[in-house]
Amino acid sequence: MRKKIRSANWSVGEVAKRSGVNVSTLHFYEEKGLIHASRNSGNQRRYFKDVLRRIAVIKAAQKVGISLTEIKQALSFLPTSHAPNKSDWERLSKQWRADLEQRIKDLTALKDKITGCIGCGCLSLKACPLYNPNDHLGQQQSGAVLLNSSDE
Amino acid sequence: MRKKIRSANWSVGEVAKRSGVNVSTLHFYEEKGLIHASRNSGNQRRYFKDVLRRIAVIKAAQKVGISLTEIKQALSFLPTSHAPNKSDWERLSKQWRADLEQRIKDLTALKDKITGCIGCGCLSLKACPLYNPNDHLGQQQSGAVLLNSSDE
DNA sequence: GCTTGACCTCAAGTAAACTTGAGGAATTAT
DNA sequence: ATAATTCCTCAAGTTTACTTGAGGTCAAGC
Repeated sequence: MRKKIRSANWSVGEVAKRSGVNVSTLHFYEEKGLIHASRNSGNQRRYFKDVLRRIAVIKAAQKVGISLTEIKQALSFLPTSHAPNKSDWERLSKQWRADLEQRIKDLTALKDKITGCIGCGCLSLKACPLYNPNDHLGQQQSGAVLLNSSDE
Repeated sequence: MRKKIRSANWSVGEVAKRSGVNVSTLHFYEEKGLIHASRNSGNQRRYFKDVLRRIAVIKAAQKVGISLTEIKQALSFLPTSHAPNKSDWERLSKQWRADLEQRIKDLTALKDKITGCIGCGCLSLKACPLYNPNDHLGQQQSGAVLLNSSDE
């Protein structure tokens, strides 16, 4: 049983074309440790095809507001030495699902609050759901109590 | 029927404390046209209490990845001359709901895809849902065809 | 009435996520 | 073999969303 040799023959330009991101972005992602490439004899990058999947994950995650740092963290569960297999993806998946579910909850809450504001007319500050500081959305990075309107 | 005079007597520091954002951020938001303040005789900012709601909306929206530019656009539906009333909120709400729903769909799709990758084991590139370029997630700002893996 | 703290403006700095450009080497096309 | 591409590195510029700081004013307490 001979081992299948991974073909690593895509240039940056090729990957850029296939993935839709700029060459400069590929350089940047590599510098940041998000993707990897080997080099040919002339020091030019050569990519394995799995780089496309990594880029897809990066772009999909970014679109929903996940930072490159977080994405890198998640991608670190995937090996660089071999193409990701089932359990690799399972690890990544597990890590992200909870986070994604939370983000979905946040968004849904915001939508519901905004929808709710139609009903309340936002004429009463105290009744406005956007004013409720006791939910997840109200707790920003600052950890501050948003919208204390007790002396209205 | 005498008109109720709006009290505008909160200082930046007061608003900062109540909203949990820095004074510098309030200045910044004002400069960007996201919030407004009147001035007292000594040129110091004085806020109406509705500024807290605007800040709440800003922060909630940011949390889910909406840019200040988009937020400003949405907030522009609210008047600055009077406290937002039912129909003001209704306009804002309508504008945002569709967008929020789309974002929720995107997130859910990403979650499902990632979850799906467990099932497919991502051993087959063509079967991997992350590779499907024909969905919303696959179409990035670039509009490029992500992940053309036809020559795998 | 004077000091202390809050406020003012304006300029510059910061971090994230890239892009642009200069100067030069490798690859591909003819 | 040579020209046209593509690629390389490294430095600097860009945008978004703020923060920090300098130099000076305003207001509140004693």
